[in-house]
Amino acid sequence: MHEFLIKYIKSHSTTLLSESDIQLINESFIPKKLRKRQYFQQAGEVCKYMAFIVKGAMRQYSVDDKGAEHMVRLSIEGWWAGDRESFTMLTPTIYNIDAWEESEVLIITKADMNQLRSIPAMSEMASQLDNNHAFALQKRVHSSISDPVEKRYADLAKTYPQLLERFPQHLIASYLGVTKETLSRVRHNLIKK
Amino acid sequence: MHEFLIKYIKSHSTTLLSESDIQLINESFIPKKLRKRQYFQQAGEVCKYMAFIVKGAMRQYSVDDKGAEHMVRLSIEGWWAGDRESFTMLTPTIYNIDAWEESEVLIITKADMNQLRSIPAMSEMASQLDNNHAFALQKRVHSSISDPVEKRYADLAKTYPQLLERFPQHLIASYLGVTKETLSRVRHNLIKK
DNA sequence: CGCGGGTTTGATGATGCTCAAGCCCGGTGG
DNA sequence: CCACCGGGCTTGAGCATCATCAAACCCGCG
Repeated sequence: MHEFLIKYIKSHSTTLLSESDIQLINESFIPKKLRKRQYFQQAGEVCKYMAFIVKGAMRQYSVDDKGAEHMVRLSIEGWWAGDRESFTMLTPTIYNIDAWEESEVLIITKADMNQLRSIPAMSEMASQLDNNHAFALQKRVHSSISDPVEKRYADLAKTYPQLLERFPQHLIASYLGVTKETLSRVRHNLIKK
Repeated sequence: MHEFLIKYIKSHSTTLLSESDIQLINESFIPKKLRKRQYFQQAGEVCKYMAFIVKGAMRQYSVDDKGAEHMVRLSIEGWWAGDRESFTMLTPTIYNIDAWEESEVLIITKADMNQLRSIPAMSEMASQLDNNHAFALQKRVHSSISDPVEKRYADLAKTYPQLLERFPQHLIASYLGVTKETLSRVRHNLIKK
């Protein structure tokens, strides 16, 4: 269970992990299984854990007053789940996070996360992740104001083809900010070329 | 010139600054004046400096193949300018950054920035900024996929009223991802209520 | 006075949304 | 084995929203 995480940390850092480091990491990350559709966090709660996804697929989304869901994030194994803002600021989150597929995750509290900062590889990984996260968000903002849906979908298909395989199209549509009907037609047009 | 920055750092950290800290900071941040419309960075270059804006207003934007500009960021005094991705990864940026008003900034290289990490208040401030930046981007992504233009504009007006006073509406429109005509009509509608 | 940048207004067309219906397919139960 | 069902995807018609293009307006400034 934890081996995947350890491998992940190694691949995202340049320094080595000692046996005691690995020990500490194993103790800090607690395994948890989630059934299909099981909530990991619900809107209104404070996000107490970050989850490293070992297996499965999860989604983070808000629900508006008309009951419509808006996907802000779709993640699969090797990615993280949890609302960063709520987690670090201890404020209630506005997002639901649930398992789209049956999933296995490793969860960690903020306190334990802070503990782990003493491990160089961990803090290195964390800052690298923060960076990548920020870069990805920046790109998404940029494409949302400058690219038409067609291009946004094509980019997504190129950058994260795994997501298209794991999530149904109406979730991808929501992630892109359009309705499922529009995405269906966009795809139809793309195929013709 | 540097006093504003020092005050800023203090207000974004909990630890104190020694005289030598302040000394080091003053040496690392180099003052620079920018005329109206002067480039701070151009697309294609590597972003060599981060700029803390002491006075003035700057914008970060891309230019598409039709020559249209897309504002990804608008900043005024007390904020930062510079493409994070290019700055940290040393890759060429796709954004132009220029001064909308005549501006005074304090610029710092990546190497000097790393030096300053040894100062607790600085690293604390940096991580706080990274967080706030990520939170703001997350919100912008969320609103771009879930809110109509009307609400996005109203939120902007409420959260950052300074921006509306400092930048003309066609830049605000671009920032929101709509044309100036649409924003003009949106405003017209909002006033009627 | 004339000019330039910014904003507004109007007409027209493209794009995306809503609502409604139908299709496809895998799963369930008779 | 077949009928039925539900979730997901597609298709179509009508409507709302937004972009585009063009013109006019407003105002500060040389």
